[in-house]
Amino acid sequence: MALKIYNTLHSKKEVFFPLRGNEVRMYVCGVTLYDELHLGHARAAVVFDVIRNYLEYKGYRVNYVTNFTDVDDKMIQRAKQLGITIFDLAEKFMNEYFNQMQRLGVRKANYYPRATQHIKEIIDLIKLLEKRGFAYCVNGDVFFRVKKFSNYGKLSHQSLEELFAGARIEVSEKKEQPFDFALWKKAKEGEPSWESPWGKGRPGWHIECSSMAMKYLGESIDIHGGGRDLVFPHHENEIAQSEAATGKIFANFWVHNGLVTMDGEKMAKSTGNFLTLAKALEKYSGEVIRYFLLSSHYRSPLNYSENSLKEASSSLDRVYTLLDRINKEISGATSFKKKIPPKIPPMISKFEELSNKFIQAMDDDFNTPAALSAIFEMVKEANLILEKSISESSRVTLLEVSNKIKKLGSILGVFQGKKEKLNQKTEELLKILIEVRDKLRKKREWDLSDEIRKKLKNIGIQLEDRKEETEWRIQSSN
RNA sequence: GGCGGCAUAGCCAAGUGGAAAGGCAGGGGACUGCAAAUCCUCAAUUCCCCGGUUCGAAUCCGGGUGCCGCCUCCA
Repeated sequence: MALKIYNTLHSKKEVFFPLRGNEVRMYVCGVTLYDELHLGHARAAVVFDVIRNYLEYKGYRVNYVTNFTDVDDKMIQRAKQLGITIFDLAEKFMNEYFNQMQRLGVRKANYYPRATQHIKEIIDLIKLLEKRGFAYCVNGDVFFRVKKFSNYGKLSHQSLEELFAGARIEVSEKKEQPFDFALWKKAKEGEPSWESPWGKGRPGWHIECSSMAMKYLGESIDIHGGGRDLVFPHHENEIAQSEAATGKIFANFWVHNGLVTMDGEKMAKSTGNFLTLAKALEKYSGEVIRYFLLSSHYRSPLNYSENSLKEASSSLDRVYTLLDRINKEISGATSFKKKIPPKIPPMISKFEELSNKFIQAMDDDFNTPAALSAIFEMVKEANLILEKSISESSRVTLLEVSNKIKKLGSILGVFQGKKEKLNQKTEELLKILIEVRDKLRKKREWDLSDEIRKKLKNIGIQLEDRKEETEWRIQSSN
């Protein structure tokens, strides 16, 4: 089955194949380290984490690079506010980034290049552009000559004329054309700066990505990603710079995730309309947030609401409840204490079908909502089996299903392991409590046994009185 | 103003020509001492509206309406 990916460059889904053998080289624009992350950043990180996982599942070796912007106007301004250097500022938010990403279950990229650590490469690239006539220096600033790059606008599907029509761009008398953009910015008094052929200064925003992507992944890469809001001007400018410099296609596939909204409006620092990831993580587990982020297609806008996270939590619970039940069933924690017979062939055709449905959905431009629905259909089928009397072969099937759900879930980064476990003593204690409660129930002392159940529920332990015995499970902490 | 996208049940969300997935919430039923979990069942007789193409359209075409994004830093 062929994987299709929507390519912003051509506004359609295209069959994916890597440029070079089995290796996929993927660069995703990361964050500027000047402030806290919000759910929008989390979405981009999770989406591309899933894309990477799925590419690996398909058998590709993925070289994944995502950058940190650690010098720009905002960095400088913020550092000044706080009375620290931009390097301290970067350090602080980088630590937060890794911390929170880990909680979201986002795997580490192969490289996290930073602009300030690639000044030499950036200068070299600008020099090359200058040599080829695509860059001009005005008084210590260096700009890219957009007019000379005939393909300008191919990503955002707008011509320069169309862009001019709505131009709100600041007119600078230094620039030859309003859409020319800075490759190198002359240092102002007291700003961090580096020596360059054009005098002291720092890189413009777009150039770092071109330069670092090419350094770590080569002049032509397979996938370049980021949020939709980066299409113009950031990615458009990256294409212009890179392709002007090398004469080669910079990236084969341009992949953009939709934005997270709140009350229907884009989540953004600048407007104050945002929920920080830290805040969200105080209330919900990383997995719940991750599930929420994958509950709609990655290119659609995703509206955050308190309720949407609660729904994500409940949905996740449904899967975990099943996984727990199967686990207990298999391990003999229930009244059925038989061993798994190794040789009985499992009846898994229905589950194979659903597994294929999952893969087909993912093949179709990473359709995670459709993929998740296949998981839920598995959950239902498995529950059906559990409702009937358990046979040896059905026990094998259940084990298969459980493994399948975890395996497929690992692509999405959900349904893995879980969550709190009780320590051994606590678990023994709980069992004693359940035993005693059982005696009460046999004596029909409902008030007291209900009180025990209620109080346990209050601390997050749900008792379920089944026919044979009482089971317990830890409720998700949301 | 220019470019692009979206509009599917109370909510979230798949489906892009042939009987409208899935989740959450809710109603009814089974199970239970009662719950919980689970199962069964109900829930869109206009898939934003109006035309058109077709044997057949949520799905294609044309025209509206509404919302969103980009055109400025932004995941």
